[in-house]
Amino acid sequence: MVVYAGQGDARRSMALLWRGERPDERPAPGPKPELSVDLIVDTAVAVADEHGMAALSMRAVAERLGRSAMSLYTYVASKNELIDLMYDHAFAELADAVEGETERPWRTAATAWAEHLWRFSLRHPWTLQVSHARPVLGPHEYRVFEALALVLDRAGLGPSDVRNAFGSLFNLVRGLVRTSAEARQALAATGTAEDEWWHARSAQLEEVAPDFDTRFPTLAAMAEGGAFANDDEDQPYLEQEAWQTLRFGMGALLDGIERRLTATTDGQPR
Amino acid sequence: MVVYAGQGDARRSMALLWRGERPDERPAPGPKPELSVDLIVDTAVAVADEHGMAALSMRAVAERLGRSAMSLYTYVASKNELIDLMYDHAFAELADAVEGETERPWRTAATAWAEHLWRFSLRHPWTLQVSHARPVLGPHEYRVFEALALVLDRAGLGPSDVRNAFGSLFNLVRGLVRTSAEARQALAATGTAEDEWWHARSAQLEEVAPDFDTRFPTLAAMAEGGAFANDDEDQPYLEQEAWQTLRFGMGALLDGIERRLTATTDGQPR
DNA sequence: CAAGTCTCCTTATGCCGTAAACTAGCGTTC
DNA sequence: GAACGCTAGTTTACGGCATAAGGAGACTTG
Repeated sequence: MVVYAGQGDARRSMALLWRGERPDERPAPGPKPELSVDLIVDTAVAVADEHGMAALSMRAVAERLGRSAMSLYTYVASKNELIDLMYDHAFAELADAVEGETERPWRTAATAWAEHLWRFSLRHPWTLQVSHARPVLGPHEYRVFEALALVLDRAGLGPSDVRNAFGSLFNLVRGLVRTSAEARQALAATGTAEDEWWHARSAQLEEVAPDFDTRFPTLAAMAEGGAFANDDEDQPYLEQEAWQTLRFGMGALLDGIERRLTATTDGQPR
Repeated sequence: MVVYAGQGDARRSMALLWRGERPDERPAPGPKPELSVDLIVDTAVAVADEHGMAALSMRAVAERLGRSAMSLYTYVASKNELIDLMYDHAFAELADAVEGETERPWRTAATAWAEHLWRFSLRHPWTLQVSHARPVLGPHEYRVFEALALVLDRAGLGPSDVRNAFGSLFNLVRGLVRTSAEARQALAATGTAEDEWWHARSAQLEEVAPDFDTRFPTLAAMAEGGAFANDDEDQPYLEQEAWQTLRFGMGALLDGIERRLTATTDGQPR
C-alpha cells in the first residue's frame, strides 16, 4: 500500500497539521464529543506500529476506541487525511531527537541524523509507505528536514548541493532501512523466520538451478568469500547486512561530499 | 501495497520461475487450456504498467483475458505468486540491457547500470513495491545482480565491499527513482498536476504558518537561493530534482568507493 | 464407453473505504 | 421553556478485493 498525501481539502488538512496552540474553544451545540483528533491519531499510530500499515483500517482503529468505524469520520475527512496526521505526529519524535545533534561536527551530526532516522523507521515502519511525491508538509517533518539542512549548510555546501546531499543521504537511509523493516514485517506477516525461509528456498534453488555457480560466477564467488555470512546468529541476517551496508554507504557518501566541499572552497572547509 | 515474495509452495514457485526450456509436453486429460502462465503474466504486467500496482487485481487481469477471476488460479497459486513471476519476467528486460555494459571501465559501467535501473523502474514502477525482504530469487534478477557484482569485483573490491557497494548503489537508485515514479503515479491516481497541487498547498502553508521563514531559516534560505527552482518547465519538478540528486549522489558515492579502492590496493587499482 | 482428470464457472465469505440516512444530545434564540 | 438547528454517533448498504468450495462440462486413457 502506497499512500499519497494531500488529496483532501488542503485548507482542512493543513489546519489540522499545523493546529497546536489553538485556543479556539467556544463550546459547540450538540452532544459532547467523546473522541478527538489526537486520540484517534494516537490510536491509529498504535495500530500501525503493532500490526503494520496493511492492518490499519478505519474499523480496526474504531474498534480499539469502542466506536463504529463511521464515527471517526466526524473528526477526520478520510483515511488518507488520518495517515497524513499520523505521519507528522510520529515525526515529532524524530524531530526532537535530531534537533539535539546539530551542533556537532558536520560528519558526526549527519551520521547521527541518519541513525536517528534509521531507528525511527524501525519503530514506525509504516512511515516508509507514505509517498514523498505529495509530501505531507507538516511542521515536524519540516523540523527534521531543517535539522539536516542546517548541518549541511554549516559544512559549507551551497543551496543546491545541500539539497542534493540531503536527498542522497535521505534516500540511502530510507532504502536500506526499508529492507530491514520489511524483514521484520515479513516475519510478522508470514510467521516464517528468515533462516527457515531461506533454508527451504535455497534447497529448491539448488534443485532447479544446479548450474548456478557457472551461470553467476561472481555471486557464487562472493558467497564463497563470506560476503553473505551471518556474523551474529542472534540477529536476522538481512538486518545485519542492511546496517553494515549503511555504515559503508554513509562513509563513502560523506567522503564524496567532503571532496566536493574542499574542492569548492579551495581546500579550506569552514 | 507491499508484497512479500515466496510465501507459497517454494517448490512450485521456483519451478515456475526457473522453468524456461522445459519440453515437458505430454498431453494431459481434460479440456485444452485456453490460457497459460506466460499469457497471464504478460497481461498482468500490462495492467500494472498501465494502471499501477494498486489497480492490479485478479479480476482486472482476468477481465482483459475475457475469463473469470477464478480461472487464473488454475495456473497460478495466488496473487503473490503471480507477482513473483511478473517481477522476474520484467527483470529479463533489465538483465538484457545491463549485461551489455559490463566491459566498460568500472565507473562508467556502474553508472550505466544505475541508469538502466532508473529507466526500468520508471517503465515498471510497480517493481518498486515488491519487497526485498523475501527476495523472489528468479533467474533474471540474479542476472542483473551478477552484472553489477562483476563490475565491482573487477574494479578491485573484496567480496564484502562488493556487497556493501552494491547495496549502497542499489538502494540509492531505488529510493530516488521511487520519488520520481510516485510523482507520475500520483498524477495518474489523483488527476492533479504537481504544480497545481503545490500551488494550492503552499498558499495554505503560508496562511497557517506565516512564521515559516523564521522557524525554518535554512530551508527558507535554500528556497531563496534557488535550490528548489524548476529549471525546465516542461518536466515536473520532482522528476528533475530526483534525477539531479542521483547524478550528485552517484558521483559522490563512487568517489567514496574509489577512495576505498586505492586505499586497499596501495594506490594501484587494477 | 467408462473412469479419471483437468479447465473454468458460479457462489459465498469476510475483509475494505465510505456514502446516505437516521437518532439523539445540546447550545442558542425566541 | 419551547423550537430550531447543529452535531456525534449509529446502522445500513454499495461496490470493491482475494480466495475457498463445489459443480459442470471437456478431454485423454483404459
